[in-house]
Amino acid sequence: MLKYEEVALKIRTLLENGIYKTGERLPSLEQLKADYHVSKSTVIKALEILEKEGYIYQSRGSGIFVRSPKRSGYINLFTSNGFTDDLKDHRITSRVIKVCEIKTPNTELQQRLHLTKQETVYYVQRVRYIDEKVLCIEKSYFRRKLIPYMSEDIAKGSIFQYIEDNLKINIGYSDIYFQISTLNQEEALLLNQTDGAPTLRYEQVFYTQTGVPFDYSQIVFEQSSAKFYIPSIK
Amino acid sequence: MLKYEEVALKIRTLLENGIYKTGERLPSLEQLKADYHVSKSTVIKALEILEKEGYIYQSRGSGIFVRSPKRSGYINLFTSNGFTDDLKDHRITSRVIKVCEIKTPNTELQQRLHLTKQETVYYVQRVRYIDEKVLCIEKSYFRRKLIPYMSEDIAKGSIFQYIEDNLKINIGYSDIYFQISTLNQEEALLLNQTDGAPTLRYEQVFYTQTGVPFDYSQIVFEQSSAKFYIPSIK
DNA sequence: AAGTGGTCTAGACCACATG
DNA sequence: ATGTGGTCTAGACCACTTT
Repeated sequence: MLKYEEVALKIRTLLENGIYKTGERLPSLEQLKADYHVSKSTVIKALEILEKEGYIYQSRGSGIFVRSPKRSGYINLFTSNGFTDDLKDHRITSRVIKVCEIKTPNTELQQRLHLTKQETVYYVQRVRYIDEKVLCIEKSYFRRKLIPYMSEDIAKGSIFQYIEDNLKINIGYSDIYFQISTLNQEEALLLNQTDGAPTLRYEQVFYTQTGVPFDYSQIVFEQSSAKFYIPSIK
Repeated sequence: MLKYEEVALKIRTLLENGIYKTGERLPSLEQLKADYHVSKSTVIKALEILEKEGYIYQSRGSGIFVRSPKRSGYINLFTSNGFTDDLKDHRITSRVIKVCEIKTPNTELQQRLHLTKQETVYYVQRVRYIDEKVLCIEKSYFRRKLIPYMSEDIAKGSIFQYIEDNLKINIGYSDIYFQISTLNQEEALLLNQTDGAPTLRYEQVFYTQTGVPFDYSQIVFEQSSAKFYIPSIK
């Protein structure tokens, strides 16, 4: 564990246990530096984390203040890298609807995954559950060039686990896009909702550490799962 | 302008003008340090900004890579402080529906604004337009203790401009919550949409620099305006 | 083994808020 | 005037990826 993570953890614990209360001022940088026996920039890095998490607010000239705790049930978009990441305390399961190869990807797919002509992809469709409750429908496309094998068995578990462990592909970054929309009849059926219900349409492209796209996924969420929080500054 | 902002600006310009192309590698930290005559940590701070904006991705051991440009029309949630901030290139106008004082705020309001008993608030309801097109309905509540005067004239323009300039209140931070929902009949009418259309319900509490809440706002957005982008890592 | 980004330090100096 | 957080530096050392 890194030093600044350790300092952040210690201060976070004080905040969560109410030692520092909402609206109160934290000790000054100089003080924290002495308290934890670290340099100024290490304290600053630790406080940056807590600021992103929405715990504190730093104000030049006046001090470091404790913010109100976030309402529970909302996903902090600034700390969870995306959507599914914030759900690790829950049991995520999947029902596989379809696994197949697509020989002639359409132009959208070619664009999103930077496909060369003649390149093919794997298609996986799943319904995902959180603690036995329906969460979302996921349609994923994988480049065969990077993911040469895919099966229903793999799709039942964590596809990313498989990719990292067996194919030694290091996941680097991803682009996320989302917008408001309504469910069509087919989607509504799978999510136990009514045709035309409001939803969040979510797209994500995953890249390797050296910038090669290998997965494009489209997700539609069950309405009540889509609740977000952003701790904003200025 | 700060040094790291200047370096970020220069590199951003190179990225936007296609001098560095998608997928390519940027010069190494050591090189950039020499190029711009700054220290290592200044380069790192500059690159952090560009990473948050989604321009680049830094990979320990292998280098700094150029990411695909984000699709236009989507709001980057990591750089815009909230929603309306990303819209400064557009003309925002308002139609004031109501301005009044609320003598007996309900419990939700008391909670959100940390009101003492007997404290009153101003209520302002507006429909907001972007380039003459309807954008959202906004219901705002201001603590009279901090905002002692409010009028239709002020509400026609930028309320925050008025607060900063005339009342010398420094805005510190804010909490944002949002979720998927549907429009009710009254809202649909104001937004030229149909009853039950999908929407984004958005709440924001603004605090001063020393942590005092002074504004709670509820916003419902017109469907097509709610498109987001998140440049994610790992 | 060499090259890359990331951590951590001590210390100088700056910008802002408050008494 | 004082105390606060923020910027910037030079340099040592570490962790990971590639050759």
